[in-house]
Amino acid sequence: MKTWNRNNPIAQFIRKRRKDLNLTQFELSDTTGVGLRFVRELEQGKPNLMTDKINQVLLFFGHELTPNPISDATRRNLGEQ
Amino acid sequence: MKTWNRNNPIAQFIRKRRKDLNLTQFELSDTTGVGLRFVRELEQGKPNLMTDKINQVLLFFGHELTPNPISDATRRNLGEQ
DNA sequence: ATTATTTATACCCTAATAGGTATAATTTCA
DNA sequence: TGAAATTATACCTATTAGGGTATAAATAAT
Repeated sequence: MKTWNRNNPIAQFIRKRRKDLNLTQFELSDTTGVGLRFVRELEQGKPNLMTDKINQVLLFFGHELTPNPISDATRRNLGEQ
Repeated sequence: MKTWNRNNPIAQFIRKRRKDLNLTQFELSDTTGVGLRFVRELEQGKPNLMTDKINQVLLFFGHELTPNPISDATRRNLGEQ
């Protein structure tokens, strides 16, 4: 079972943006329409999530999931499987 | 039911990169370890997919899913729900 | 220190993804 | 042309994500 990774790009992005707006996890889940539990799994870096749920949250920040060159944080995490 | 969108950033990326390397869908599924049917759903823009499966394919191209500002193609598609 | 708020973990249930396979449509190439 | 290869669609099943909720831990505020 792949390990969770709080430092993956998606988790980091959501946590930062949410805090920038001084929102609680509950408020974010409420305004975006996803479950509170999902916001938590998202921010804590659960390995396997559904893209449209993530995009449902990202849309609130004017963002969406797209392919990008692998980040250092991810590269580091790849070794630890 | 959300409509499929062949022009979403992920589908476009995979199709282009695969063709650049002159690989068939079967070869891509075989080398990345995901199902052939998944590669097809991916390239044809199925709305809801699992992130780790997508990343399993993107890794082959040195990429991963990250949040990015919404593209025009996506913005156009948003209106059509 | 105490309380209130926020975040994290655990459990059950339903719905939907991904896989496999078979078949049809489309494209490629001799 | 016609055959082979590639891509697309359809059906069935097992696995698992996501929702809800309850509880525990951690953080913030007074």
